[in-house]
Amino acid sequence: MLTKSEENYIKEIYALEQKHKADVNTNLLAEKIETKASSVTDMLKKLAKKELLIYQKYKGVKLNSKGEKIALSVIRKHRLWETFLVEKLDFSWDEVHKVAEQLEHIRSEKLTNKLDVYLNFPKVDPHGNPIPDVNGKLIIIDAVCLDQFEIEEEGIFIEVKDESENFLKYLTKNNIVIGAKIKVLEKEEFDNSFKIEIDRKQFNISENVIKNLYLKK
Amino acid sequence: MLTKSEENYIKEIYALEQKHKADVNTNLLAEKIETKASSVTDMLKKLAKKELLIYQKYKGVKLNSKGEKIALSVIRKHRLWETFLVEKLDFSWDEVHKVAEQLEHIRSEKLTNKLDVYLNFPKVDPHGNPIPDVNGKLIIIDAVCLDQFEIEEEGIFIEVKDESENFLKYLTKNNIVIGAKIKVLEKEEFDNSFKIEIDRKQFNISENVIKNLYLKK
DNA sequence: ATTAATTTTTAGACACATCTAAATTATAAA
DNA sequence: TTTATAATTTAGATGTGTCTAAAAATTAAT
Ligand SMILES: [Mn+2]
Ligand SMILES: [Mn+2]
Ligand SMILES: [Mn+2]
Ligand SMILES: [Mn+2]
Repeated sequence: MLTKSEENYIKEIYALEQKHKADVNTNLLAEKIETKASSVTDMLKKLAKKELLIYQKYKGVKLNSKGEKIALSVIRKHRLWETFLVEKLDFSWDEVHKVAEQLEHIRSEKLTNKLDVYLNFPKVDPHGNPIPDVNGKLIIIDAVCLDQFEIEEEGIFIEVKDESENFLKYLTKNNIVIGAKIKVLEKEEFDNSFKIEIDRKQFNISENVIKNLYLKK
Repeated sequence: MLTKSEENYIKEIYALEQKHKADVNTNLLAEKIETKASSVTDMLKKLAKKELLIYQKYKGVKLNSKGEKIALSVIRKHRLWETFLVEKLDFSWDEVHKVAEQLEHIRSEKLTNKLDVYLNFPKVDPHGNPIPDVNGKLIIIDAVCLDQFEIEEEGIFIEVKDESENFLKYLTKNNIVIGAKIKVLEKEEFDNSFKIEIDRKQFNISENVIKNLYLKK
C-alpha cells in the first residue's frame, strides 16, 4: 500500500524517464515534485527498499517493472478522471489537471474500471495524452512535436504536454485547441519562434509554446 | 486548510452530536474513529485551537458553527459521491461507503457543485440520508425508527443508518431495500426482536437490525 | 592532474498523527 | 464520605515526509 507521496514520486519518475529516455537524476526530480534534493534522496531509498525502482547513490534512478506498473495505474486514473470531468461534468481542459492530481490517488480498482466503462474506454484524455487500459497498455500517439515541422508544412494538433492552467488558457485564446489545423509560415532563427496560421489567422508563437505542441502530419 | 484526519474528526463529532443530542465524549469518538482516546484528546486540542469546536477538559466537545459548516460540506461530498456511484457507475448500495470515505476529501468546490448539477440536485443518497445543499441546508427526513412501531403497524422503509457492507448485504438478501413496505407482526419482549412481513414473506429480525431501519408511516 | 563548481547524500531537526504507560479527574459504589 | 472504578489527559516515544546545513562524490575547468 503506497502513500500519496510515494505514488507522486513514482509517477514523476516515470514521466521523466519517458521524456529524457534516461535515468532520472535527483535535482530534476526535486524540481518537479517541488521539494528539496535531500527529501528526494530519502524517498528514493525508501522506494528502492520497497523494490519499486533501481537506485544507486549518485547514479540516478530507474523504475523496475513493478514501479512502472504502479506509475501506469496512477496515470490511468489521472487521465480517466480528467476525461470524466470534461466529458460529463463540463469542465474546460484547463481546469481538470489540479483536481485529477487529487482523484488519481483514490484507491478502488472497481471505481477505476467502472469509470472506464462509463466513459466508453477512451483512448486519450482531454489533452490528447494516451490513457493506459486495464492492463497498463497505452496506444502510441502518432504525433510529432511542432519544432520538427518545416516551413509551409501543416498538421493537426492532437496532443499537448504542458497542462498548466495559464498555458492552456493561452492556447484556447489563440484557437490552438485539439483538432486545429496548424501551418508553419516562418521560422525565426534568433529565438526559435514560429509564425503559424490557424483558421486563416496568422500569429507568432514562442519556442516554449512550440515545444509543447504535438501534431499529426 | 484541514487535513483528511481533521475532517474525519469533525464529521464524526457532527454525527455523534446528531445521534445523541449531547456533547460528544472522548472514548466514544475514539471508538468511532478507530483510534485511542489519547489521540482524540490531542486532536480535540488542535481543533479547538483552530476554533472549530468548543472543548473543555473532561467535559466533552461540541462543534461551533464554523465546525458544523465543515462537517456539512464533507457530508455533502460523501453523499453526492455515493449517489454518483450508484446512479451513474452502477455500484450497489453496499459498495459505495468505503469509496466515498476517500472521495469526500477531494478539495474542489467546483467539482462538488458540478457533480450536484450532474445528478440533478439529489435530496437523499442511496441509503436515504439527506444530502446538504450548496448552503449546507438539508431536508428533514420524515422517518421513524422501526423500534417505535406497534404490532400490525406498517410503513415504507426510506432510510438506513448502518452502512457497513455486511449489514446492507443482509438487508438486500431479505428484500429490505429502500421503498419496501414493512409490516410488524409480532414483538418478542425477551430479546426485542420483531417478526415482520415484506412482500408476503414473514421472518424475524434482531434488535440490532431494527434500530437501523427508519420508515415513513 | 589538480582545483573548482556542481550534484548528491548525510546528519540532525521539526510538524503531524499516532501509540503505550502513567497520572489525573470525574463518577459510581460502599 | 471515603474508596473503587471508569474516563480522560499528559508524558514520552515512533514513523512519515519534510527541511537546512554540512559533508561527500561527481563532473567540469584550468
Ligand atoms: Mn493532467
Ligand atoms: Mn491530461
Ligand atoms: Mn456513507
Ligand atoms: Mn450514505
